[in-house]
Amino acid sequence: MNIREVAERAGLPAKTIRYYEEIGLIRPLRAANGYRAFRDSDLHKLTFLGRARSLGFSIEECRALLALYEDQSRASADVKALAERHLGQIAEKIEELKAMQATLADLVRSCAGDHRPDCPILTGLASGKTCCTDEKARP
Amino acid sequence: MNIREVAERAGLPAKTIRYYEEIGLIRPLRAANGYRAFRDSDLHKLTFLGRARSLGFSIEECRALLALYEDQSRASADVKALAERHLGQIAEKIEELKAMQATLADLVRSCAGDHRPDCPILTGLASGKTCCTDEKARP
DNA sequence: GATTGACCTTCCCGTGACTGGAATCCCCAT
DNA sequence: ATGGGGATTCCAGTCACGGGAAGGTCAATC
Repeated sequence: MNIREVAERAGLPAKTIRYYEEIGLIRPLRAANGYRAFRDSDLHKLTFLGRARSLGFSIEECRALLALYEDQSRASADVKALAERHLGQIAEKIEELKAMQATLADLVRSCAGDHRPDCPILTGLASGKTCCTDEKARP
Repeated sequence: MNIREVAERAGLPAKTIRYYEEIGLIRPLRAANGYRAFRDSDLHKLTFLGRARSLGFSIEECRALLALYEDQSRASADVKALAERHLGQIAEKIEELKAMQATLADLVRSCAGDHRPDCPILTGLASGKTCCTDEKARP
């Protein structure tokens, strides 16, 4: 398969596939003319990667997942642990966003939104208290 | 005020403040020795920026907010519109994350998480359907 | 006056995960 | 041979900074 075909089948841009090769996530063969020659296994990996990415796993997490995927003697506990950690990160992000949402919604509610210049959103940003939770979790 | 003092008072890293000057968000004066000389107005703007950023506004949105903040003849409707658009983006992100969370939680629930290699998470990623909503909203 | 040491300055590189574009090469059909 | 649609590489840019080097400045101490 050439790159265009895999791209369509895996639902990823060709650019992304080249990038994944560059960082060592896949290793397609090469034809005599220099074109990448993808096997079914490459397509499977790319599809896997696309799904993992769409669930928000980082590239490095994807690399780990892919290693587990390929390791016939893995323990499912390892996969589950990785997934649970990621679930935790998702939950954290949701909480952060909800806190922003709450603060901002308050400000918006209190703003008349007319032709006059008085605006509680601006004064709130200028002198209000700092949002909510810590913007970025302290390590 | 020197940069360290403003940094502490505004709650921003000095690096960030230099960056904000570089991209034209603030224009502090300069002392004879080349040091930045911050006025109270600079501090106010930086504080404003820090809060807006912590609510998730992008730099360009912050630039727009700052312009409104400084424009005595603004209409509060303009500010409100900007804030509401941002609220919409926050809500979208939350929905995306919740969809990921739901899908991934399902997978995690179905995984035994023991020493055996069988793992519904991996098979789900390899052959499952594509997550949920579109990962990235089409523009 | 010399030497600390804590500031400040600029400059350049790196991050994550790509995306866009230029220049070049290859294959196939007319 | 010419054209068009592939493919390849490499370089630069994105966003919002952070790290660190190399060097100038300030205040205080010896």
